[in-house]
Amino acid sequence: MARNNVADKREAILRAGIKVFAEKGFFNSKVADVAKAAGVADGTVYLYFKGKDDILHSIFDRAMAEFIGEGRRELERSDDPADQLAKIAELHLSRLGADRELAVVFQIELRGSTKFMEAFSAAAFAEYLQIIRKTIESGQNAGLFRGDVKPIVAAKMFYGALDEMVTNWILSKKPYALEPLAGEVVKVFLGGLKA
Amino acid sequence: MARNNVADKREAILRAGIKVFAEKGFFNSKVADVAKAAGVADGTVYLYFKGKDDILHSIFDRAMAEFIGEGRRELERSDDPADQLAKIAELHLSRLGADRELAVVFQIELRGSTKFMEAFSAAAFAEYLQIIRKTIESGQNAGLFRGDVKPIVAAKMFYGALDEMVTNWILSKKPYALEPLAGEVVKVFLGGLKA
Amino acid sequence: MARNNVADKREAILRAGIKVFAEKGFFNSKVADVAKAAGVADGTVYLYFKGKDDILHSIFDRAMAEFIGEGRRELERSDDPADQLAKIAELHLSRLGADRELAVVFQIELRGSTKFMEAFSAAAFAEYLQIIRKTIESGQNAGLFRGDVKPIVAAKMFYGALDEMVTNWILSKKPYALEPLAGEVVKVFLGGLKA
Amino acid sequence: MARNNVADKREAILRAGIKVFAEKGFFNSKVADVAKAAGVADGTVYLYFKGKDDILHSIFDRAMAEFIGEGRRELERSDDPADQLAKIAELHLSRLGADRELAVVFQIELRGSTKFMEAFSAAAFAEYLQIIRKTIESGQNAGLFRGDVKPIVAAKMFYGALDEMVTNWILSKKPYALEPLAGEVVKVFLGGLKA
DNA sequence: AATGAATGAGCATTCATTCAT
DNA sequence: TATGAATGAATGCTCATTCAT
Repeated sequence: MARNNVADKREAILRAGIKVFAEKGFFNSKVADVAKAAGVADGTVYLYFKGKDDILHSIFDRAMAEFIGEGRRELERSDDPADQLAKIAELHLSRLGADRELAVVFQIELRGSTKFMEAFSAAAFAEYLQIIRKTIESGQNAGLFRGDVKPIVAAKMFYGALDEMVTNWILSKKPYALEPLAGEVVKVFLGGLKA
Repeated sequence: MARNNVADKREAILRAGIKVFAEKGFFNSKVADVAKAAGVADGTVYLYFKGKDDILHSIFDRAMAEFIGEGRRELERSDDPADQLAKIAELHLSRLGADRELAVVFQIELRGSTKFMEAFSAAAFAEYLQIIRKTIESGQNAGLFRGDVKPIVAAKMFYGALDEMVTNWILSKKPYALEPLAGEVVKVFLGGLKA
Repeated sequence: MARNNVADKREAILRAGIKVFAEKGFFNSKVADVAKAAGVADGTVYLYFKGKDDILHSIFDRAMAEFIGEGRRELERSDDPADQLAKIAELHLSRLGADRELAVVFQIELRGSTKFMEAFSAAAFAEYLQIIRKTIESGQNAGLFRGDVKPIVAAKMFYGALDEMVTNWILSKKPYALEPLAGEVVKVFLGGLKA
Repeated sequence: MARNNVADKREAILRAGIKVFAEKGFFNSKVADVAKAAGVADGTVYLYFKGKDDILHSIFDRAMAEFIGEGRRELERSDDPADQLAKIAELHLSRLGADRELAVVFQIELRGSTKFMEAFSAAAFAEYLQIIRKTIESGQNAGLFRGDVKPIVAAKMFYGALDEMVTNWILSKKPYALEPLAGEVVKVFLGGLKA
């Protein structure tokens, strides 16, 4: 019960952080804004987080862990690298497409700081890229994917393409579904644009 | 002469802005830092720019204008859409690859703010994306590119792929040449990953 | 029994206060520090004291009451003012010399606030000074002490001399016994420095 | 001119610091209070001092330097140790007696922090005590003062006696002249209280 | 009586911007 | 034009105190 309350309050602050950071940007958000949005006093934030930075940090950590966990599970369901890439694309776009605010924080706010980028890219982000690379490599080894392409470059391309879909979706004024783009991306990525 | 001095000083502040923002991040940079790096007094910055934001703004505007101008010129040299995409990729990577600090500001700092992203994407950035899209469309019209792909999606993929190359290059601890990746990107984008 | 527990807890908090205030200074000490050192919850402190100030207040009150009580008892054992001054000096230095932490709070922390000084000097401290003054007066009346000296000035001198012994002892990096200085002080105070 | 303005502003902040710290105590004073009392903006304080601590520090440094300088000069005017002690006493009391606010800061605020006490006592304060000790020693060597008293103890007594005069004067509700007490102090210190 | 989670007022410090010179 | 001293609004964080349990 008490345990639950603690988790609830932490969760509330985290959600409030996502919301506020998405709306106003990390640097323009005040801790007081987050506290108010979470329905707690300013000081309470510091009972659950070390400071403003730690909130952003925690948003990233939690989401990325879920993300990667689900990604791995998804991959195990299939042996076909092409299928696996399709799964990754779907998951990537459906996940971020389902939570616009989280997507904003991921696409915009997390990159606003070399500090964060360096700290994070080295860890969780690199892991995500590795998953894509391994999938491509196994496709090459199986003779399904061409061998004259560096897997790491292809992986970055794939990730970059998905990433750009999300960023554009966020910045777009017209609402549209993000997930369906997964198919398009995979189609071009695997088949090429040439006729 | 006086004219020249004015241009020189503005240029100096702009270069100093790129340098300082790249090093410490936009939000962590002080106007005083930029002024010192430019060799002028704090107040002088305000004779050439409206404020801190305007410096970042101007960095973007100037670079983007050059970028787009050169892109257009490059495209006119060829009639082949595939060649044209290759030219764009080379230009994109060689330009940013030639000025790491500018690249950092573009990839990292400009995105740290929804405000900037929204303001800029709507203008110059959209134009850049349009150029890519038009190229792809003309390829489709000429029957060189497959027609079952939405040109705007393909354009975003292409841009996203290039963008990711740059971001990774910036964050990488090992130095390597960025431009050569243009060929790889185009190869996969046009030919597809499938064997 | 319950009575005893209450006294014990109050005592524990008081001792913890002395310890913590001596170590970190009153203004730099947190109520939470005192609570932790006393082995009670933060809120418990407020069941025994009105607030942080009241802890310091109570430290002073209790120690001063003991101090004065013992002083009076000591004085009654002798009729000779010179002996009596010697007793006061010994008591003063042995008492504070026996409890370095208490001494630190008395010499340093209690003085860090005009508010406290004013509030306290008017009460218990003045009483202590009175005792010394009365002793000196009775010496003058008995013809043992010279009459051309204002007793209150002499009393302040005596107190100031003892006080300085304690302050120096606290700040000294080398440990030494404080009490033995009582004899020196009395010797000079009564006999004068002149040869 | 500019030079003068700078010195004036620093001086104004220093005086304001003495005033405010004396009135409300160091820990209860806000930098904003000092700034307002000095007639400058809050931020201006930081153009002249590193922070709140540095103001207190500087008050002490400046006053102590003057104090010691004047003390040395005074001592050179006489060869008689008894005269010299009288001079020190007069200077001590007249100096602090002439500036009640400065005296409050010296007697009360500077002692409110073990940190300050330790840092300062080791330096300037020790020097002051040395001057007194040397004077006493020379008196002993000249056979004017008794030799069976440790000079350092006598010096502390003398300083402590003067110090107590100042503290009592500050805390007293009735105004009276401080300097005249110098004679009394010296009389007792040299001649002893005994009849 | 005891707890300790929650509160929110309070404050030192920073820094973008202005303006008298 | 250029300066840089001065400004003062803005804010992350602390911690004494409260109160529901």
